[in-house]
Amino acid sequence: MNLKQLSHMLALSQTTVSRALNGYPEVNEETRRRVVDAAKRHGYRPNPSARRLATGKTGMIGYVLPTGTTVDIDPHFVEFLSGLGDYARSHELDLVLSPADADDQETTYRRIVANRQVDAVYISSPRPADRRVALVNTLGIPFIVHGRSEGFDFHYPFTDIDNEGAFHEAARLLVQLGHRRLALINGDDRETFAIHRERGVRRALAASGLVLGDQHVCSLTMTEENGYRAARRLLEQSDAPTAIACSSLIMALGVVRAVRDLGLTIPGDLSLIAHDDVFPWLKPENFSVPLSTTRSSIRLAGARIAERLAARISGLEEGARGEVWPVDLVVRGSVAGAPA
Amino acid sequence: MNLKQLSHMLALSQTTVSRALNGYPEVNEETRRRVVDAAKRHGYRPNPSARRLATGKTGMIGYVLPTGTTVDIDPHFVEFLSGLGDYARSHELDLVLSPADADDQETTYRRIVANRQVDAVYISSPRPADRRVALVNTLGIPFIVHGRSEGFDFHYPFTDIDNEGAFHEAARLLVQLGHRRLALINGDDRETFAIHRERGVRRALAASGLVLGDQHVCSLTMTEENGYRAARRLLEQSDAPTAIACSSLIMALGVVRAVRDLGLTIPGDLSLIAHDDVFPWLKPENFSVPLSTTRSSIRLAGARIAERLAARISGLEEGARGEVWPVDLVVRGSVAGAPA
DNA sequence: AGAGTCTTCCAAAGCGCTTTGGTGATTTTG
DNA sequence: CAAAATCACCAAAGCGCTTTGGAAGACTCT
Repeated sequence: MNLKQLSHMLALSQTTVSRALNGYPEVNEETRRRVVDAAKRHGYRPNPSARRLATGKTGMIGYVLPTGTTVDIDPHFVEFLSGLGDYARSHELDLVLSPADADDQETTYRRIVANRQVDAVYISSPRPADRRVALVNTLGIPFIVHGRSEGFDFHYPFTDIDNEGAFHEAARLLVQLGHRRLALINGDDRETFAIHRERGVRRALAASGLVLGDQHVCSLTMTEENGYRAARRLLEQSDAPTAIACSSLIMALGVVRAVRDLGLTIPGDLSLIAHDDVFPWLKPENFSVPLSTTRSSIRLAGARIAERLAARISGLEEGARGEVWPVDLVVRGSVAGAPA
Repeated sequence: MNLKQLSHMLALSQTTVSRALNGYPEVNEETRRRVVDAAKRHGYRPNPSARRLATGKTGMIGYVLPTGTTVDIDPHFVEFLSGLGDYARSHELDLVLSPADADDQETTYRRIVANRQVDAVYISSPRPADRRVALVNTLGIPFIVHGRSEGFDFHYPFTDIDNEGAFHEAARLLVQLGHRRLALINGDDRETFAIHRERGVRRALAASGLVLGDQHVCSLTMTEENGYRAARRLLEQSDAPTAIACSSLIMALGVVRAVRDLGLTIPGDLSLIAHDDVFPWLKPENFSVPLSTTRSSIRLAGARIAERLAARISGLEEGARGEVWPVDLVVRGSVAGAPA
């Protein structure tokens, strides 16, 4: 059932039927009802290929997926996707993932924009002066950055959490508890979020005249194994930290294992706070010692970004507003006063 | 730069240029070279919207993503995606995720087929007599099932791992080590993979005249917390098992925690084997006691399914061949002889 | 030399929608 | 009451590609 058949059936022109269906004003309400009714009854759905050829609108949002045999997709992605999908579903938006060589994503961005394959894109895990952000900005396609880049001479729309504030609060708490030697097990410090977290820790320490020594900060991709390695390295030092802030729950698993292997205890010998993106399958309260966390649902972020993308596509949102969400500090059993 | 301009520039018809570019035979090789060359030089790329309107081909594969505020996307998905993306990238295929209400995916399948939004789809986590498989089969769109359904009067193409064989081997090993009371901590037993795994364990036990008691099998979604709960329930019974086969590494985390909470040890009091889908961020050899596993890379499966989908789209693959991959049994420190 | 066969190219007709630029009929306005 | 404005609709022109149905010229064959 296509437009031609439907309009013929109604003894109306394609123009009128199209307009009736798309809510244009220049059509009699009575006629519109007839049309809408007939469309529903016959299960008419405009062919999206035809529509996009005519309008250029696709009803899809895009994401360039970095791939490669040695490239791992961030496990957070799936939670983000849950949120994104949840919103997208109720707005008939689809998501197209365009796999790209992790080392050359630009080609793919250019392609999807040139081909008008999607109405908008989002960018995640940005780095300072991220080329993708600059590119997408000049290409002129609507976009939202999940996280923040830095060092541009232009503004851009983003949704981020207050990573610096979160880790500042976490570190401040630890300092208040008497800890003097803090360590940070961070994610990849080429990414902005990691830089912000480190900055937050440093700022909290500085407020008490303390510093975060180079030997007390690790920056690694967020795996259990790396958490373990980092913790061992830190705890086997002569000036081992008495408290650790950790960028991920997955790494925290490794930290806990290392602590156990070394015959230490949490929180007796070591206080631990980790960032929790809220996974349904791994909860901080279920760690052998319930884990204190800085918590922010990445799923909510996904939903919000879908919402903003939809708003930008339909012209409801403009400008380059950045939003920064506060992060909860949830204190559980894994923190205590510094050992004597 | 569109076809019209390019053909005008070459003083050829659109027909000829189109055919030259698409490799049709009825064009002089010399002319083809000229065309291809000019196209490259001017960066001409056919508009996909136009092409799909004309041909119906989209260059995209589809996946219906079950969503909902209470629905969690399987964390395995991201690894699967890595593999899929890895293949898709090198073949200029995109993946479109169509979010659907988890309770009504059929509408979405019908939509993407009716709208010809994708050239093929894949289905994951199938259940016995899965309606999605039946639907997609009658709708006539090329598809591959990742996993298996059962109980149809038709055949369909799938790629699955030998879940039954894997758990059969695991259980057989445990029995050989003298274990008489085995337990199974399984995933959602409405899904085929879980049914097959249980069947494998039962078969191995039966071979030695043993049975898997109802009180010794748990079926839960695969979270750390559920692993913990299941393990506690099992181990606090009067006839607690001396060995557990577990369907996921994430659940195994919970099992290990429960064992520790109860003051037991692995493998002294309990032998443990889990299924490993091969995550980069959580490795069985890094468990406090290295974990024995049945191992099969879900990432490889993703790549294979992309390959088969591509083959079906281009007509290279036909029929309803199902492939079943063998699973490795990797023995590490978490298994030992049954306690006296 | 004329008929048949390739080879190589083209004009034009779709694909199914949106949108431009109208046209009569009806209502409002000065 | 004529002119202007509004309403409700339509025919046809795209959007940019593929594909059908030739057609002109070169070649082979008898």
